Amino acid sequence: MIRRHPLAEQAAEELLRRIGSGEWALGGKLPGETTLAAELGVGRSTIREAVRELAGRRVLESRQGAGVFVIAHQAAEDWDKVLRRADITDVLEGRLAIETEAARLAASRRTPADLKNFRYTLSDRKRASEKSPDDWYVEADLAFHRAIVTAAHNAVLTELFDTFVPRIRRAMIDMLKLDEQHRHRHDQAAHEAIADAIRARDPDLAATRSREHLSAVRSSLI
Amino acid sequence: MIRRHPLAEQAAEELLRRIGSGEWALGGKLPGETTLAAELGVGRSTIREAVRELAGRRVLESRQGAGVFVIAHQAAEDWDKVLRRADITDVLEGRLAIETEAARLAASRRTPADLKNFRYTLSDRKRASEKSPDDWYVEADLAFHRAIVTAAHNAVLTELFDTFVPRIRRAMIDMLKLDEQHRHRHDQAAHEAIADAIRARDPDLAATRSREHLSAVRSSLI
DNA sequence: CGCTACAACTCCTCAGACAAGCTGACAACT
DNA sequence: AGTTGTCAGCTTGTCTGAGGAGTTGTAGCG
Repeated sequence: MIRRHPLAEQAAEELLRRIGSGEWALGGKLPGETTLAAELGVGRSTIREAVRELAGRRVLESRQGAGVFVIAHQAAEDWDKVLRRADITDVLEGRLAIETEAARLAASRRTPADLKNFRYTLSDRKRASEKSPDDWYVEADLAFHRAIVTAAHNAVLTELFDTFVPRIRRAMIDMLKLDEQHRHRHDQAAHEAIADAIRARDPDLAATRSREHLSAVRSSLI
Repeated sequence: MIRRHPLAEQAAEELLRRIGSGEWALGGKLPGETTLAAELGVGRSTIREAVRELAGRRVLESRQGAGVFVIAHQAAEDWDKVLRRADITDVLEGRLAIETEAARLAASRRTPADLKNFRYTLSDRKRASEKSPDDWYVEADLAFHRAIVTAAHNAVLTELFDTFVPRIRRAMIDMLKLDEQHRHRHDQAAHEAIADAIRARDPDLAATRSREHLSAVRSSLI
């Protein structure tokens, strides 16, 4: 399926390319809209939309009466796109890194509220694994894993996990379609073992069990 | 300094607010440009610019002839901003998670080219630790750590590391200003030990040494 | 039932007009 | 000399009307 880009998008790409190539310095001013329009051979409103798009991506900033200025030399990495394009094994290894460390930290920092959260999400997950559609099961599974990460009380790790979730969710659903749910029952035990280690305040054990569980998930995909 | 927002930006904020409130479902279609323009009391081109800005932020997507659709319920997190605001200890724990796993994977996957890279960056780092300004030393240190992550041959981990680098760089420079470089010499040994473990294809040892080194860095900051 | 043609809708692009804001130059004043 | 006021000429901001191009649902036909 071909996908033709509107002129405004093409103009935005072209501007981004020139910005990246250093044609205009950081903080520098672009030519006026009318000039750019003539230069790229499009109308002024098209240029305006291109600039507005790059403003949305925090690359340009326009100030009325003054001009359009460069505030970043390249667009911030769009993690959603990066993760969509990356191999699922790469994504899972990233997840493994995050979650294993989170499990380790959680073992030191977990609060009573965190433990209660484990109980809830674990029992949800058990119910969902027995008699629910795939979607629910996946959500319940992710909810438990998120509970672990939350218990690490580290905003960066939580944010990282949330960034990974959409990609992981899709991969899990795809996987369940191919592969009948022959491993849910066994999984439940592995999940409870991780929670137990965190409850027992054993960082190394929590990390090891988390690593083993996620390695198994990863292996089942290859 | 006061800053008045243009109508188009205000319109984008309003749309984002409504999208976040669930007024339109994920994948749902927004009303037409003319309808929205009348509804918000602005011109059509203003709505177009607002939509274009949200398209730049990957919240909306417009398809000619079909309409404007919601592709995310909220703007993707701007990682640069997240990391700037996060506690440096949280950032370092994230880095530890990434780099420790990377060291483990590197021990299995490192190529001769990776080893050569270690040699170069390590000797650079040694020179810089002896008689260079702080900036150079920080760059050399980061270059070696990046070499480790690269040797894991995982695009996601590499991208994650690169996302963290600017924040880490600033923290290191700040740290060196306060604290005279009394630990460079000792550090060099720790770095070479990590490289040795990867060279010896010992995943657990590489991970452990990486963890211990980064834990020490983290502790020195508290 | 399946296919085609079409009408109604959508976004896309352009041009022109005017409003609003910034900047630098220069005159007027203290 | 230094400060203040004014203004012309630039910039972006907004609106409108026109026509082009793509999509979608549907009425009509075989």
